[in-house]
Amino acid sequence: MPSTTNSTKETTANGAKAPPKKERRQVHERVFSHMRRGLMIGAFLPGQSMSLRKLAERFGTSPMPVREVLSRLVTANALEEMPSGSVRVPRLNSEKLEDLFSVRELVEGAAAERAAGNVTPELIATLHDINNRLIETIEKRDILGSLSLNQEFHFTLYHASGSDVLMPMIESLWLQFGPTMYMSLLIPSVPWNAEDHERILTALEKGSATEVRKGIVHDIRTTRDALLSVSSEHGLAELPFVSSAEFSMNY
Amino acid sequence: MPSTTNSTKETTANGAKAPPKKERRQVHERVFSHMRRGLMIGAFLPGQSMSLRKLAERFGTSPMPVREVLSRLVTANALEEMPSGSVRVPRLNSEKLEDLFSVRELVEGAAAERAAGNVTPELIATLHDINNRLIETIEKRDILGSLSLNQEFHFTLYHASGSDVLMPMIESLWLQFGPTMYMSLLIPSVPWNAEDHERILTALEKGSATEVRKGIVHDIRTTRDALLSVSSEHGLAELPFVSSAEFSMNY
DNA sequence: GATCTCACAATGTGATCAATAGGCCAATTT
DNA sequence: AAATTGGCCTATTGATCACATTGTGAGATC
Repeated sequence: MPSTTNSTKETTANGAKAPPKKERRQVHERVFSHMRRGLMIGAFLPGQSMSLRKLAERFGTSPMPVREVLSRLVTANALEEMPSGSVRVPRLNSEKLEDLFSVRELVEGAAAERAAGNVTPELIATLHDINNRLIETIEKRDILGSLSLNQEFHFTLYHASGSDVLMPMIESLWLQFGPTMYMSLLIPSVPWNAEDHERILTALEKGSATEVRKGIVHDIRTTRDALLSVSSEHGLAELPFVSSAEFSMNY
Repeated sequence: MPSTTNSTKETTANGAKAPPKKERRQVHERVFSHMRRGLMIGAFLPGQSMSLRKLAERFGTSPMPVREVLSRLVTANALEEMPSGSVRVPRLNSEKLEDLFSVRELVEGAAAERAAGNVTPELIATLHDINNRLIETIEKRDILGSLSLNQEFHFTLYHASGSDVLMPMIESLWLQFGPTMYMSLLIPSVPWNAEDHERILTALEKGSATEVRKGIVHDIRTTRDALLSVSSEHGLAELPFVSSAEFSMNY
């Protein structure tokens, strides 16, 4: 029995970091939230392959928690598994993109319609605040800020639906088109504005669930058209405008 | 002697098996498919907690692949994570159940409607065959067979939609209500038949996408009513009719 | 007799190890 | 000179290890 393996990790394990281990899943939580946010905000490019060890080194941990996080993201269809076992950010062709956005209309439209039934003055005020900050970032051409606030707007609205079933679905959808969406905003010809959000807010104030749904569907369609135009014009496959490594973990 | 826990599997670990390792992820694939099928078919009861080491011993592997599989199932909302870190099969209250089934109507209805647009004679023949076998198992009161063939009927239809986005969503939904559905069939007062499927097949042959969707929605509603009646009559929370351990891995 | 406490058994988490398969680059051959 | 093949390097995968925490049960105390 080789049970007498020398335990030579007292120096390398956590000698430099994390002296107090107060909460469970501390590392896992940190890695997962960073990866999720990174995918939604464009820290990783479509086609980029994720290395277990590289990411582990980046986060200052062992490959173990990263392994679990990547595995979970594969389940959420945010990453795809290569036959070799390595995982990478999927490249979406226009067909997959259309599929993705038609499901977005279906699911997020339903979430928005439900949310309209649970609307409160506080919700409207919060959404107004988010949207105002979003407009500011748009005027400053702040891509990361815009993406972040746009996501916050949508998810705040959907959260009001009160559905624990719809929310994970929507999160999975956003993780799937996130990396591609970031790239589309890099194209100067793609305009971004918050007009659809204004329309949604008006419908919310009116209390019209149907119009809220239509507003969300229209917003999704606008985003889809932008992504598809990028896809057709630029080929979508090879768009290494930026080395995403420069952006990694900078949010 | 606190280390007496791991002395029981030195023979089963890998000494007797797996001399040829041909494919990658051999163990992972096996564990995942067993767990998925087990959840859909009632091998695990709602509320049952899953032990990493127990399951690993059951599958004859180390806890490592099991850990990853359970983590993935948590991401798919098929299992829930306790604050202590252990995972278990969720207990669904009627509120969650209603939410789940309304989303089923939305998503599976859309998948069925799309599938109707891609209908082929082969698909109809396949569905007829599945349904005929399903009717046989129903007459024999074969719970496991009925569940399996019912699932095959639905997934074959949805697969014809050709959507790589809808399919994972539907699979996640089925994993969520799977354990509860199994229990409902244990109640003698709950009738099960395949009448809805007949209606769906007729609509498919007529080529009416709308009627196909309505047929699926009706079928889902029938299932929902059965589950909810069980939930209200029997409390749904404590229904340890069977020790699921007796069924484990028997499929 | 009930409750509180302490100790032990058990579980998940993170780290490390061993082995195998895949990718990459260079050298050699045609 | 180009293509193919060989070997080296690195990647993930599955197993084992160590530790911190949780949960449980027995025993003592009020």
